Amino acid sequence: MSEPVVGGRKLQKERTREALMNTALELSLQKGFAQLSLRQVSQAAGLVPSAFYRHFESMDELGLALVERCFGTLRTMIRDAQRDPEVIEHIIDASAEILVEAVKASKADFAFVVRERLTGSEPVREAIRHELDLFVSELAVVLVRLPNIESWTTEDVQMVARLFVRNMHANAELVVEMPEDRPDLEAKIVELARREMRLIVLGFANWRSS
Amino acid sequence: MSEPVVGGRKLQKERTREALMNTALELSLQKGFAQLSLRQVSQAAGLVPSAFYRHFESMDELGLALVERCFGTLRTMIRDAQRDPEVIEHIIDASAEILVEAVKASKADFAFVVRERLTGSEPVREAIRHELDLFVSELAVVLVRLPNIESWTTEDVQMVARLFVRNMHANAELVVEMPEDRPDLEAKIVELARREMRLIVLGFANWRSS
DNA sequence: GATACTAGTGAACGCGCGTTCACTCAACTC
DNA sequence: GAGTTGAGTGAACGCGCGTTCACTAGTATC
Repeated sequence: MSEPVVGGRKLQKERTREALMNTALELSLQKGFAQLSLRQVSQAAGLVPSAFYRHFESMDELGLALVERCFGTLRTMIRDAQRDPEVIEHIIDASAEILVEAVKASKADFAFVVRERLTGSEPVREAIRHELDLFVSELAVVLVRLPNIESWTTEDVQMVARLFVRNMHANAELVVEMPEDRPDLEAKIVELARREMRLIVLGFANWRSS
Repeated sequence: MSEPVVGGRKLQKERTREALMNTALELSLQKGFAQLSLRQVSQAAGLVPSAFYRHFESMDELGLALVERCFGTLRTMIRDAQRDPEVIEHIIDASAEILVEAVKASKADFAFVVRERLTGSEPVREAIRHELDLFVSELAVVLVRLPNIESWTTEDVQMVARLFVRNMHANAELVVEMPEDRPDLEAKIVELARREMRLIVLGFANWRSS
């Protein structure tokens, strides 16, 4: 275009790149990332198709950039939560509420991870699986510091961590698929998540004596 | 074609219809059902694209037929298992092994359900979600007849049923994604599934006293 | 054995796709 | 302020897509 540019060329390029990513994320909410075409994303971001190549080599590369960004968001939230001693104290009740809050706040990010884990192109799927594994390991590190767990085997702790992540994942899915206009469902999901977590922890507490 | 037909026109038509469904199921293992084209499926089934319309109005309709067939398989297996008293007796250990066996035997069917639940076209997704809900309700009916559970509220039983289905679903996913040439992983998955189920049941047993 | 039926054929269509390339012109460098 | 750089343009390409339609030939009906 012959329009003047607002803040320097580097900044503008970064803005366009982010516009492409945000547009793809938004569109993927409706139809799944693998169904998006390069042309659709470019046009919705206000670009001509060939301009796409100034920012990504392919849709796959854009997908990987999205995975990275989404898990960055997730990891930041978890690390912030870990710093709050009250959260560790009441880990069950807290995690249910945090989860629902977090998912609501970054709905598109969570939806992307939830949906594309099994679906996206092979590289996208693999990247997500890898990030989720990292996530389980991180949670295991937190859990192992809790009283009564220090003595467990690494394998057992990993198993419980996996169970927790799986449940968080499933509940995140519920929130993601929750209709916009039904905030009453939210309370139910929180309650459900809370009870399920408690259920796991109860089994968990009786694990050694079984 | 000018080739003679083997067993009557009706039978032959049914065979072709099933060939289309099987081909689509198989191809969807590699790239996801939503990524399949009518032409690909037709060609792989040995048909010209326009012949597809003699059997289905669209790929969506084929997808719905597949959902129905897959859950039919699933439901039959569950009903058979329920008739075996030994299975009810040792429901935890049995269900872990049954699950892995069943998934291995009907890998494509399970893979389809697991993958397309979040991904397929909107009608396919909705159909799968509906069938899974039915499945949870059916399991709740089985559970409520177990000793010590009869007195629970319907809501609680449904919750536990949902937790079970969620775990079966997640473990089915592990088996589906298991590489063909690593049968050693299978034993690990069975063991993991067994322990997780036991974990849930333990929490479950302590539920009332919490 | 003539007649109706229908699963499957093959050519044609218009369309959106990914990719390429020569081009423009504002932002940057010196 | 002349020269370079590079984000974005727009036309063109070949391709696979879903869908249509007139057709062929084996099967079923009477």
